[in-house]
Amino acid sequence: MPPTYPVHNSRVGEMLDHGSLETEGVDEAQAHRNAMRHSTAHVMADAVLKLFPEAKMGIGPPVENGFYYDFEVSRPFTPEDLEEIEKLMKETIKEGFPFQREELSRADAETMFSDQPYKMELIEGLPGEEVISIYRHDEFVDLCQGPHVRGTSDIPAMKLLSVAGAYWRGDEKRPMLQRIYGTAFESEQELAEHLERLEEAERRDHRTLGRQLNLFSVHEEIGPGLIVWHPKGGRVRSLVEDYWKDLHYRLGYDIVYSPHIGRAQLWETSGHLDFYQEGMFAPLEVDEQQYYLKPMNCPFHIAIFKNALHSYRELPLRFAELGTVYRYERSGVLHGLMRVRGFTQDDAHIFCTPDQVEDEVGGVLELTFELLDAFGFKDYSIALSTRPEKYVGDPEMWEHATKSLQGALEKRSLSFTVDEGGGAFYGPKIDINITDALGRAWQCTTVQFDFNLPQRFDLTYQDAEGGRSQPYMVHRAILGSMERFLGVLIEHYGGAFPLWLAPVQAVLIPIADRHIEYCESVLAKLEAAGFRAEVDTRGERMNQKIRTAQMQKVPYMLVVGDREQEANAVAVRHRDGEDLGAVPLDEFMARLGEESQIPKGSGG
RNA sequence: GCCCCGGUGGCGCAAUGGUAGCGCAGUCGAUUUGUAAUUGACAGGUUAGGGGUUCGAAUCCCCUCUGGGGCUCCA
Repeated sequence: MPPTYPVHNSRVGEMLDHGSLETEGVDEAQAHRNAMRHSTAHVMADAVLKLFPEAKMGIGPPVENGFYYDFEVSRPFTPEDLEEIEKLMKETIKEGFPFQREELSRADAETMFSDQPYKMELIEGLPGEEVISIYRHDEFVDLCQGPHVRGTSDIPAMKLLSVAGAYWRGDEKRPMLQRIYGTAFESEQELAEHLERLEEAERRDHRTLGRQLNLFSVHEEIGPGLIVWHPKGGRVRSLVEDYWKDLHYRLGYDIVYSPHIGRAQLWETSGHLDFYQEGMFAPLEVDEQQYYLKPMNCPFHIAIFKNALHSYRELPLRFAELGTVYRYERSGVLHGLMRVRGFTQDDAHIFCTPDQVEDEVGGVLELTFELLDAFGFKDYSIALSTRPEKYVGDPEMWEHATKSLQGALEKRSLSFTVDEGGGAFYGPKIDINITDALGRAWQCTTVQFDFNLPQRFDLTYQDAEGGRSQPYMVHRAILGSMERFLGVLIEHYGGAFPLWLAPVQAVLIPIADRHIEYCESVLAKLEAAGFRAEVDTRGERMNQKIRTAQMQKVPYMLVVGDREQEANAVAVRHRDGEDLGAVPLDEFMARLGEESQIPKGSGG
């Protein structure tokens, strides 16, 4: 049984002794924070039991941004309950009860928790030699390994946040408990900052911005998890896709296209019907043949590879496709653009010889960092996942592939973590999480070896020795899916796209109707030069037009009145509020041309 | 899929058993304005869909669809 409580270690005594924040090293500060949050969970359970004496306690660990505690109660908690619970908690904190650790025998523990079935289950699961400990404060007692802060008054700032259902031990076959989430910090200020971050995240929510900026929508009559892109969102997406295509051609990829459906036999050969059927839509029948919507693009790219016998001289072959796939996702997991049922992967499959593997992986990494730089993602974390217990393929190939992944990372001095045994059964992989402007991590990039499909489809190439060899196959997606990536981008930029991605780069604002004609002529020049602009011809005041453009987060507002018209100029206002005054049109266009270049980073 | 909370004009919200309303957006008109909301009028909803309770349902009950917070899942 994995430990469900913070691991009992030699730190316990130390943790109980230090109630201050004067800790050296981040880990210890984090350990203290966890102990403090876990202590807050105890205080919460205490309050819940006061209000709901019949409640059965689950577990209450600290989590990344706070803590939770699960309870079985006769009715779900309401927001009013949370207020009540929080009130009681604050009283307990004020009282400053000490947390006291006791160790006891298994029999005593079983007696103590006899009316707490979930606690009893935890006790049963503890290995025989394990020390069983409890922690008390005031009249409350909980089975617990600790550590805790010294007393309830060592919880400087806390707040309850939400209620949710959660299965006991995460098992959907077991009872659903009511989980209360809360958070706690070392000071009121840090708590306020955390709450402010939550609000900022809400303001940047891609679902809200998607509606406000008219980027995309979902519709009940179309179906859940299916996105329609509006002209503005479509523009952003096509700008991303155009850049993506140019880059891929530049780096030696070939762009291919494949259909959305394929016959059942294809998916039998690929193994999807055996291993992935629950993720696929039900088949369609055409002329008594079964067809499936594709959940992946690989079998199609393999078909292209197999269409001819390839010489080793032709390899590597890199087939890239913005391929739209459909996957059945359980209804409860769908989320805006981030988790959908139909999405377009920026997919590619590389077929190569064993000695090309490392260079190919390196090439993928270079491509990745060029893309991430362009979009302004500065922080990312890389994980290398190695062979799991259950796997297909030759262990030597695994070894070679894993080494090449590792080598490509090390050659670029990229730091990464290793997830031993975390690879897919068909091959090792590198995953890259990008960190957005709010410090949240999103998994987009994945580079995976596949030892399964080349075998299943019997892929071969003519090798230099005159024989037939099986190529290595690398599956990779850099942005992941266009849907998710655009969702990440929207939140990363807070809807204020940089100039090169802005669906509308400038709005022309005529002060009076007599300026419309001049605005139209400026618009024509901007468009002829490849810029994206609009004229606001509504019968509104200039201020209203500025406000509208501002709320649409258009980078430049070009105000035009008599003065500008005479001088062949535009009065430039940036969306950050900066007023650049009247600028000759030529000068403004030069500036626009410069600023709308795709950013290039240092190269990763 | 499971638990909980929602679904009312395009959007954001009000009306808690008794005539469905407000703001924004839209349309039409007046205004022609110098850096974040000029003004008047009009139009727009069989309250997600279906069934039930009731003299009467947006409101109460059941089912379905769908959104959200979680759990689980994420070849």
